[in-house]
Amino acid sequence: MDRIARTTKDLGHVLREARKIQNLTQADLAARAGIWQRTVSNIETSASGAKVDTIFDLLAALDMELHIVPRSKMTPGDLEDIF
Amino acid sequence: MDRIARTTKDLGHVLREARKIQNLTQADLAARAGIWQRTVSNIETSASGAKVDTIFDLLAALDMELHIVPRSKMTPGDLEDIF
DNA sequence: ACAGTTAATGATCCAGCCATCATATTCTGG
DNA sequence: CCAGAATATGATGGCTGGATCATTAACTGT
Repeated sequence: MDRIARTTKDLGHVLREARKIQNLTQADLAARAGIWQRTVSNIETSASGAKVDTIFDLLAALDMELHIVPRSKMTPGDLEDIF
Repeated sequence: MDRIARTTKDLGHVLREARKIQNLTQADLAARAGIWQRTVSNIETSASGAKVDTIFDLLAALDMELHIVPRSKMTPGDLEDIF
């Protein structure tokens, strides 16, 4: 699964996958994050350019965080593939 | 150096450090990213809640990307510390 | 201490996100 | 298929970020 984002479209996909892994509906996640299902949908489909604060609300609700790294650097996921 | 961000404040700090490591001024980075020095300053100091697209512009200019990972998962940086 | 570079910040305008109501559409299990 | 759940989407309005002009404050090396 791709956890890397370079665009809002990437980010939308990653967030959607993360939500599904945790078996949450958009409404569930929205409630946890204190935002609206409408907004979750917009962000997952990159229907509109979200605000950073909203993304952090979603990440916190998913118990995830951002790692800002140089491009093409090895990731934890790569290591799991190797070991 | 801390490359993890859970808040806009974290993100501002990470971006500022990344910029300094590459010896860029705010004006340099702004020019590369196609935005304004004013905006770079605002984001680094988290003076305002930035838009995600602006962040991606900055990350691209810094040749960096986002990894969205579960909290407290081991990072590439950790591995460098170990090996 | 000073000159020059870099960063912070004031003010205004416009575009567009999110909140908030809603309904329509798609998906899924049985 | 069909009912129910899940997701997408229409419309409006307030709020605020970024663009854009600018000046001031802070920092840096010498």
